[in-house]
Amino acid sequence: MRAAGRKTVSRTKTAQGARLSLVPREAARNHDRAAVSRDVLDHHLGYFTRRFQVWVFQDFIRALSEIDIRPAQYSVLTVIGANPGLSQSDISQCLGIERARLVRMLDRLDRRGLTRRLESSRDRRSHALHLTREGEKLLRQAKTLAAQHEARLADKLGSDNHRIMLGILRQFRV
Amino acid sequence: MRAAGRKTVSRTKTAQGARLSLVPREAARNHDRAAVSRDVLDHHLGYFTRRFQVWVFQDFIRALSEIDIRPAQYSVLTVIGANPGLSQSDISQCLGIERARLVRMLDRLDRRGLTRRLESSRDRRSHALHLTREGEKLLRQAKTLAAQHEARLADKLGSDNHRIMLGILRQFRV
DNA sequence: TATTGTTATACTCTATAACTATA
DNA sequence: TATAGTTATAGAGTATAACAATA
Repeated sequence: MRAAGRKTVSRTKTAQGARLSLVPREAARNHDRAAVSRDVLDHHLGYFTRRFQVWVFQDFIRALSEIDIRPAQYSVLTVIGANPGLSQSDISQCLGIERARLVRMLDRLDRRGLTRRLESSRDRRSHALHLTREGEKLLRQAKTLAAQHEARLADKLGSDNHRIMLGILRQFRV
Repeated sequence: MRAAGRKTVSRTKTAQGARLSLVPREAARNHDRAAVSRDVLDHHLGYFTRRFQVWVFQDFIRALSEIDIRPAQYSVLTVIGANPGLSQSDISQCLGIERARLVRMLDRLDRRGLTRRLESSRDRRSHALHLTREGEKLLRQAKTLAAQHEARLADKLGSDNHRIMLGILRQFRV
């Protein structure tokens, strides 16, 4: 196509200091923009992990948008559903969500009629968290939708890769 | 109020059918808290990816704290360093950072004397982004620290797993 | 003294919309 | 009309500190 960009590109690769005023934005015009980042951040697992995680969450959010449940909410509902009676501190520790953050999240879930904070008869400081009937029903829908999302993810990633990553990350313990 | 807990607890893992009022948070007390989440979210790659990514970023931030560079800043500096003259839109697209977000980030980097927005002689709407001398120097330090972080990550993950994940995620294109 | 839930604050990041000056 | 940079706003998430009630 255009001949002009070639020098610029080779310049940037070799890190030679060509003059800005003479060869200004040619690089930008001719680059496959995605390739720019690929070159330079290629060894950085954190970078790829972040971009991957953002994609996964966006897909998850879309998948569960019809019931308006976000990833953090899903994890909280799931854990409460499987372990009714846990306290907020328990949830906080096992999911790595700040205690302070959980308060507002549970306020919201309570208001939506999905969860309840019952008194703990054993420690009057803490609450025993439960799902309401409606919360259980919604969680079942959520799990169905989440499974569809997971299938799409496995498809996009390749099911082998999906399995491999699960294996690696599951044993990665914070 | 206290009566409300009746059947709920019997659904827990240990499922001794204990009454909430009598043996209320026993589950929480006896659980390995981390194990609670592992059980229920076991098939969800997004969950593990998120927790992993948080760990990696925390380690990265700690690793570069002495030069006060965060992950997003690092990626921007790196890409500009390798491709001087790119516009803000270019960076925005290739790194997936919002145009609006980039403005304030570059304001800050400019104020710190690390980057400069030069005029583009080809499109007077856009800027040609460059590192200052000081920016290049800081980027070199950043890369050294980032490499140390990466080595620690490979060590924590196992170098085989590190390589495998890089391979999988690098080919995962948004 | 330490912990639980809570309130509050601040900062990062994401997602928009709208404005200006250019193209 | 569309795009580049900018401003503004709103919400999620993260990180703290502090406080009252309770352990």
